[in-house]
Amino acid sequence: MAVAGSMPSPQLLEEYSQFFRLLSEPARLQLLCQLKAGPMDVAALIEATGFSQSHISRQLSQLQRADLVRCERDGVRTIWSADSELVDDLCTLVQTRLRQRLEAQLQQLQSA
Amino acid sequence: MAVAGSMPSPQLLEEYSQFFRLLSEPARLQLLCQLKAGPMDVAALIEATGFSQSHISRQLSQLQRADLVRCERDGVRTIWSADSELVDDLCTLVQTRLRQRLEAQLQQLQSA
DNA sequence: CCTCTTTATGCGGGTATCGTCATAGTAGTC
DNA sequence: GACTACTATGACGATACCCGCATAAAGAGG
Repeated sequence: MAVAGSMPSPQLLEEYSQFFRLLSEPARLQLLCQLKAGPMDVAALIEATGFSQSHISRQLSQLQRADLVRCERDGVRTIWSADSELVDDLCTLVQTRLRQRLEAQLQQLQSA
Repeated sequence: MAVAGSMPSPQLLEEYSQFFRLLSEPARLQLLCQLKAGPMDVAALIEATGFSQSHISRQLSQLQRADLVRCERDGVRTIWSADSELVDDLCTLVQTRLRQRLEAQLQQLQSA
């Protein structure tokens, strides 16, 4: 177990928070979702998201440091990809939670 | 699936990111872990974490808005608790990932 | 009613992050 | 080498968040 039972060390808490912080930005999540559809270069990401080139480059760098994306050079272009299932799994868990909350609120409204 | 296949709507991306942002602060994670051990009032949390009273109060308010903690009043005191398994599950997934990364780095060092 | 205890909140300094503009770096082509 | 195409990075304003201090709000007891 990661958290249950004993208190995680400060270092582990810091690592957890740093990881979750990467996912706390809509722009980064959007980039991850785009790359989930298949490898793309930066130009394609600009087209798909409307973000500026420098912005995309920075966000990808941050994701790369956590191995959430990786890149390979194709001549002058850089092809980015994200094959990890982790983000999907995390989002699925959160989505389930969000849905439960909404259903509970709906129940309250109906019973009132 | 939450993310795989199709692109989540901007609203959903925003909700995901807001949720992950809650977990992106070591102080909040620490409070969640403390409450995981059992319900506590603010005085006990101060004792356990060393955080200021106002700081703890604010962080708990944020966590409460996402239903990650809940409170019940006992006279003048407020007893907080966190019974959700979600944070544990999320941290377990991330921890697995962190371990895989470290093992991969170790492999690289040994093969070099 | 006054006081004490416990929790919530307005205020402000400090810091980090976002997002853009301009520019530097890198690789291919003539 | 010079030029072009594509990406990474330094600088910077704007914004958001953390965190503590002081204070207000809410309830218990004399």
